[in-house]
Amino acid sequence: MRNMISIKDVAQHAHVAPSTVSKVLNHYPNISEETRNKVLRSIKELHYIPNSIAAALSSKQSGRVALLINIDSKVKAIDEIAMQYLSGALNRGVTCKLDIITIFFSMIADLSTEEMIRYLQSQSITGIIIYGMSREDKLLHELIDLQLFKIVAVDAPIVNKNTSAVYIDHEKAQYEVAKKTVEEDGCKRILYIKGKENGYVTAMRLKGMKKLVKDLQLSMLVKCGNFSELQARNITFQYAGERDAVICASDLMAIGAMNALIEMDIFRPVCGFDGITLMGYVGKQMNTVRQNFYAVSQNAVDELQLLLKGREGRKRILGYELVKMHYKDIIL
Amino acid sequence: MRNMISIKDVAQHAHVAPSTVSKVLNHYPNISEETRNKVLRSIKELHYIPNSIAAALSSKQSGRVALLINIDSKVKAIDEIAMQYLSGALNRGVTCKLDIITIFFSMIADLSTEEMIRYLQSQSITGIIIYGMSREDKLLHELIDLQLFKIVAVDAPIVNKNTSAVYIDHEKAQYEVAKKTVEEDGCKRILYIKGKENGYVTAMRLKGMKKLVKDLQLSMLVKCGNFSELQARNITFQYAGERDAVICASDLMAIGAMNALIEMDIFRPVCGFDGITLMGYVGKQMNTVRQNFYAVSQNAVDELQLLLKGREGRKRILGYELVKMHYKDIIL
DNA sequence: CTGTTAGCGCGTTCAG
DNA sequence: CTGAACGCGCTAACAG
Repeated sequence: MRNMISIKDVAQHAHVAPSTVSKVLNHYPNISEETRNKVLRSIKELHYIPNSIAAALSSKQSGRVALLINIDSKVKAIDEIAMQYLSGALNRGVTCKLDIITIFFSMIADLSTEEMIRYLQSQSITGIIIYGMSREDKLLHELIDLQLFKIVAVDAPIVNKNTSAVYIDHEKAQYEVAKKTVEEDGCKRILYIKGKENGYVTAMRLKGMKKLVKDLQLSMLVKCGNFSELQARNITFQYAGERDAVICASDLMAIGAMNALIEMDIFRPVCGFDGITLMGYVGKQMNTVRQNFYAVSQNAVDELQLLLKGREGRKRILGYELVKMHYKDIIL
Repeated sequence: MRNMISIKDVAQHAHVAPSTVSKVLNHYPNISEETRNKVLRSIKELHYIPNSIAAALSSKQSGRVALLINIDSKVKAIDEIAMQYLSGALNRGVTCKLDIITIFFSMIADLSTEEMIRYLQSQSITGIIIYGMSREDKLLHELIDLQLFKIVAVDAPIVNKNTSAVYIDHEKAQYEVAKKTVEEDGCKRILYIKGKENGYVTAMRLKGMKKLVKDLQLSMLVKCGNFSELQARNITFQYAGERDAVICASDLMAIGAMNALIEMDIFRPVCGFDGITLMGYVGKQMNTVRQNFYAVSQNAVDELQLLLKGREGRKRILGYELVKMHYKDIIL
């Protein structure tokens, strides 16, 4: 475990001072081409890899990033989404040379704001990506307001000098997928099962639905399914009989609704939101909004990197697709 | 970002030397109750949180652990398994005060052994948990043989002084679940779809099948499905007609087989292995071996901690359940 | 039992 | 444009 090959070894090999090597590593301006190449060559030859731990300790602004996964673990199939988020960020992190650590919200949920800040600081963390935040997460809001860290919020429209937001246009996407679904069958009376009462995406998607209802002169009954398959199922049993389409704010709820309809032995068009693989396994094909969670997460990392470099926070709106998912496509 | 409250501050507050605080923190023996409490009190009052980064840099044996997820990302639904592994380890890590970083194998696949070692060392990593390793992973085998790190291999029976293995008894589990399945319908001629050609679990499960075939005087046709749903589907189309049960080495392959059977419009009992949630969504209920991936991963962390404390490597065999998964249970 | 002295590997002034 | 010197927060010998 000892004798790590350090910046000092490289310096010796290249006949320069350690600090010179450091400057080459960190792309400092005032280094001559010649010594630069000399150092670079030594780095290659010695298979030197910088110790990011030491760098973090020393510089206090090195790119250590925390992924804060704040998803309700009770919601199944969420696994896929979280996994996409994780691998997107982790893979992007290695190319950007960022050190990324993963933190499930449950791991730190019982900390006070101050303890949480100290914890993050003790890890030399300077940047944070937050996934799945809702209006109720006081702690996270404080964290953002304090502006002690550079933060990217995924799917929460929060922006300040040190905070960027990354998300798709949920309003437009919900509008479009619902429109497509109701027009296929000429539906007029729709049941809309929304997500969590205080969720950001829930609000945005609901807004899209309201616009659609107005534009197409529909009637809409809104119920809250809390992104739960079971709740959506129960809501469907109770209300779908008198409605002629069921629009859901998530795929999982759409699956719950669809299974309820099958048990009720009635047909209603259903549509979901997310585009998770599971959609390909249920017998019926439904319209959905396919979000590329992997790409979203990569974008979040890119955005965070800009923040770390001094850029001001902003919104970054991403694209999506309207699709039906077939089993044949899934198993490829 | 500045003025982190450090060990020095605590020392001042408690009127002792920094090293004394360090000794208290690291449970050194020779500290009087009195100064111990004094220090502890100061720690509380100042809300001090040790900087594990600095500790790692200094001590070179602090508990920094890498999770090496080496799963074929082409295999769907694997998401759930990986996620269970991750959250199990990460959550256990926080209670054990281990710093855990997540590394997908794809992130480092193109490194040489030496580069990989340097990379891990540059992160001050001393312990590694490897998930889903097969006989072909030369790099990982070297890593284990070199014994530079304390390693826990999940689902690979590799043990040396610095390496432990954690897994369920795949042979027995495969035996039991297959036995249950064939006995329910009195099957004699079975089609067994095994996993990857050089996988450790594949070998162990196959061994279980061979024993069953012998014990029950069955005939068995073995085909390799590579843990792929599509391949299992194709194998089923081709061979299941002349067999009277399809035993699969994974749930995903079992689902592929079952869907093929449905399209062929013939009935054959099918059983899987793993107990993933997806099993609850497919219409038919199949026997499967439910592995608790979350718990497995927690056990892996525990085992690694023992290794880090000086214990020698060994096998740790875990339990499992035979189940059929119902949709009703899944959606709760 | 406690304090002092050195580093761990690196980034960062500040002279030269 | 380069190098010497200092410090990040902590642990590890060694004294006392």
